[in-house]
Amino acid sequence: MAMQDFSHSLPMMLYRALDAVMPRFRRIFTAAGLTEQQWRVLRVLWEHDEIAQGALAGLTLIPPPSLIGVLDRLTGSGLIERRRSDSDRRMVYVAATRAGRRLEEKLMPEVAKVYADLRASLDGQTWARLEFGLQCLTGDVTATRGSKPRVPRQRTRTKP
Amino acid sequence: MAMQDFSHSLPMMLYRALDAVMPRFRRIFTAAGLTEQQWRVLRVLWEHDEIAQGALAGLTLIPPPSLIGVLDRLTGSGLIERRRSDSDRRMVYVAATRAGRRLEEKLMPEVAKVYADLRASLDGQTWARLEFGLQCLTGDVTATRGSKPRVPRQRTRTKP
DNA sequence: GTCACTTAGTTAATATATTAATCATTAACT
DNA sequence: AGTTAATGATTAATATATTAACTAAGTGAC
Repeated sequence: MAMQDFSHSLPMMLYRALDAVMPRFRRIFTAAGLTEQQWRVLRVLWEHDEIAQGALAGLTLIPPPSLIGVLDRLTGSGLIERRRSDSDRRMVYVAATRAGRRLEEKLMPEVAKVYADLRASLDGQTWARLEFGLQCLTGDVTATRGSKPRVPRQRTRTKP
Repeated sequence: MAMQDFSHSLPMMLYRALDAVMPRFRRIFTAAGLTEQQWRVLRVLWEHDEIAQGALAGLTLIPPPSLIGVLDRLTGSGLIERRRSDSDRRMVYVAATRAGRRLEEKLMPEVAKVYADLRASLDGQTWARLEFGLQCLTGDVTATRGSKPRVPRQRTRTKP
């Protein structure tokens, strides 16, 4: 069984998908003086008030050694703060400063718009099936938490 | 319209999918003393005999400035050769050496096996729909080059 | 309490990504 | 022909990724 063309392998397709999708977002936060990793950190902090550094690494997908530098620079920019726990002196908690939070109102509307455009560039079914496939890869088929089945079903009318 | 959870945004799902998929492959070529980028270069050279450096950057998704160093190190390892064109002194062509080609027989079987396992971890329909969604994102819906329609259709019997 | 063991964070070394600038070569225009 | 513009590769500077080692702080058994 011959291996297929390299460019059509799943990993390369995933990389190309990111290359196709990210530039539109990147333009937004580079205009705000942020790198992609700095953006990810802030994006998580906006949702969490305060979070352990390890958990932050997990949610941002930034490896801990890299996160050190990212947080150093964000601290230098005055966008975040680090606080060492008193109950467990090993833990470091991270939170956004007021300046860091202000960025949310400034940037999220633009990001939301780009995201909506992106979502609109695929029909709903294709989008749902794509998400489902990705969840399968990550073992993240976390059981239908809502009421609707997570497996996208085919509408009778298939016309695209 | 509230923006959804960051961790469930499409970019992060793509990143997590790569994090889920790549380690299995990485183990193979790190065991052979190759980095992922070096692996990509070789993988393309095995399919191309000789290729312009710019085209190589495109196929490997390695940005040209990074590619310089990657090729330097691969040249140092004796796995590839660079040749500057005579007709156009700007162009540099890259090719695998015999040592570089020997790695193909050594590594591709293992990679093919891992890839087959990966593919088997999803049912055929989910896989096809995933690929289709990714192609839509990259604008790579290059028209059914074979005979079968590229849009995965639903089988009547939906029972997964 | 002390020692082995674990955990959370950090440092170090090398490789790569990103952006802008530079260089050599070729193509294009007048 | 001669300047200009465009192309392909390279360099430079900063930011991240990767892997391994290392520190400090907590945990548990004894």
